[in-house]
Amino acid sequence: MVKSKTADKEAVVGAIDARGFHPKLQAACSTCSLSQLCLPMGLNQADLERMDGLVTRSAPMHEGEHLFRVGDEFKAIYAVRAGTYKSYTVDSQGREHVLGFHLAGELLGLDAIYPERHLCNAVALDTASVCVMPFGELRELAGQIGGLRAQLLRLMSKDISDATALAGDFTAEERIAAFMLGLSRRFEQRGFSPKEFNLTMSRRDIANYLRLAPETVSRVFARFEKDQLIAVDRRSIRLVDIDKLHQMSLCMGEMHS
Amino acid sequence: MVKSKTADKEAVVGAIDARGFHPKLQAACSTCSLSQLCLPMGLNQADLERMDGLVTRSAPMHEGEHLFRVGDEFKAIYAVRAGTYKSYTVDSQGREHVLGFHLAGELLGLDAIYPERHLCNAVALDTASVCVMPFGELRELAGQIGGLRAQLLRLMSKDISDATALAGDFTAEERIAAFMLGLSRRFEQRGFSPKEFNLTMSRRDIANYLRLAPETVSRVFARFEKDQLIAVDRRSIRLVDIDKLHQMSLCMGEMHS
DNA sequence: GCCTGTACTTGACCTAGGTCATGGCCCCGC
DNA sequence: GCGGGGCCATGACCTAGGTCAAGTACAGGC
Repeated sequence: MVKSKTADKEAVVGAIDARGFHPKLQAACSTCSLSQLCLPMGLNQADLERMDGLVTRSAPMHEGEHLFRVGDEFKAIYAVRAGTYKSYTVDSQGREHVLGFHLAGELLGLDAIYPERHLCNAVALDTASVCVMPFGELRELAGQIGGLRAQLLRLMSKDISDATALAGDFTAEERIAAFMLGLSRRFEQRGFSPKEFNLTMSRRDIANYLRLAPETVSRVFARFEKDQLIAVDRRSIRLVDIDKLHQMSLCMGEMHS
Repeated sequence: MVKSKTADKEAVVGAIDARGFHPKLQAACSTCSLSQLCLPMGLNQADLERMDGLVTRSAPMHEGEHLFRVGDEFKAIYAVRAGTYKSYTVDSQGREHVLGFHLAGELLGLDAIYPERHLCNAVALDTASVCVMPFGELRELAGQIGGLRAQLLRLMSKDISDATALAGDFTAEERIAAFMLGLSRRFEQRGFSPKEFNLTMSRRDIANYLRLAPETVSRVFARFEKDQLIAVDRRSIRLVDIDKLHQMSLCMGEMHS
């Protein structure tokens, strides 16, 4: 069910060139404000500049445009530069399963290393762009730069624990509270307000991610608002009682801490 | 709820020494039958011997004994050598959440790299043992041996996709069918029959892992048996109609392919 | 051998959350 | 300004699977 309406403006990786952008448009890690969250975390100036030589910038992508799709050959890891991406799969019944939302500084495509093919789709939820890091070169550089190797392993490790955190058996309220707090923390790390932010994803995507029906998300939002835990206005959210939200979310993992 | 009965024979890592085994008992990757599944996959003889220098063997552990616990300092990655381990967390309500079952050749502790502390517990489900790979040294060696670095990334990548596969919204039957097939494939890779095997975990652990009630697992087992899909006798399982199981499991990821 | 505890099964019932249906709202194109 | 299509909210109802309770059956201790 739930065919994503994603306007499907043609894929993908090659599109970087196809859209007429200079393929070697450098993405300077050495001056990037996200470098303390992202893969180059902790590198010195010299190593940052070696990263610069590796990384190129994608053209800005529009809402609904895909970064990669299931089955695409795995060539590169992507770091979100701006905007939000959603990763998802579609099972043989046609049901969509949202795997995650990816904000600036987070990596996409790590699950494709093993099979050397993408196992999920990644689509922009708003105007978004990525830094492209060809995997072969990245792996080589990781051999030479200990700090890069360490950070790559750290970020993959984090993905493993984030993914398992969601797996547990939690109620709708626990899931939604944890989801809000997870977003809040991630916005804060990126220099935005942890108490007031806009959801870039639809209720349907949230529901699907949390394994709930969209109606349930609506209802829990309404209940949380009635109970003075949050204030909701369409996609804008204000967290009113963070402590109580924490109590509800009950350490169901940190969710993208 | 569900306090694990785990007889709690004292932890853990240090116990390798404490139990009076030679701490430097080498675990020769170079002669290990699992090396084609495990971290040293694809290494040449010389590199295998460098791995040998890194890896030590744990003493055999008994059912209920813990390999590590939440909060333990992260020192090493473990490769299961024999037996089965279960990883799990306990939330603040005291509910246990089973994160996975780990067979010979699989790695444990990868999620601890990022926070440098173990985020979950790992307990032996039967008589089991591991190879201990101190992480600092392993990371260094991964800097020197490209093939090791590649395989470490591959295995972590696989963990990421396995973890997300379980996350989807599936019915009890889909989950259980996929679980059986996943086990079947893993046993086969290890040289055992893919059609007939013994479950090393209890119904309660299976249920918890699949986010079901133990009663539901019993009932679905009974239904599958009635429908000639499997034959169950206590913990021994025979897969009778693998095709139909595949249809039911509907590509909910490969589960530890 | 018997006793006890734990694991498992099975049935009866219940509930969280899913499904279905309706209606409002907002945004966008014209 | 008007009309149409997403998205979202909300009510009425339903069901998959959870919970509770009562066995059964095997394993381990003595």
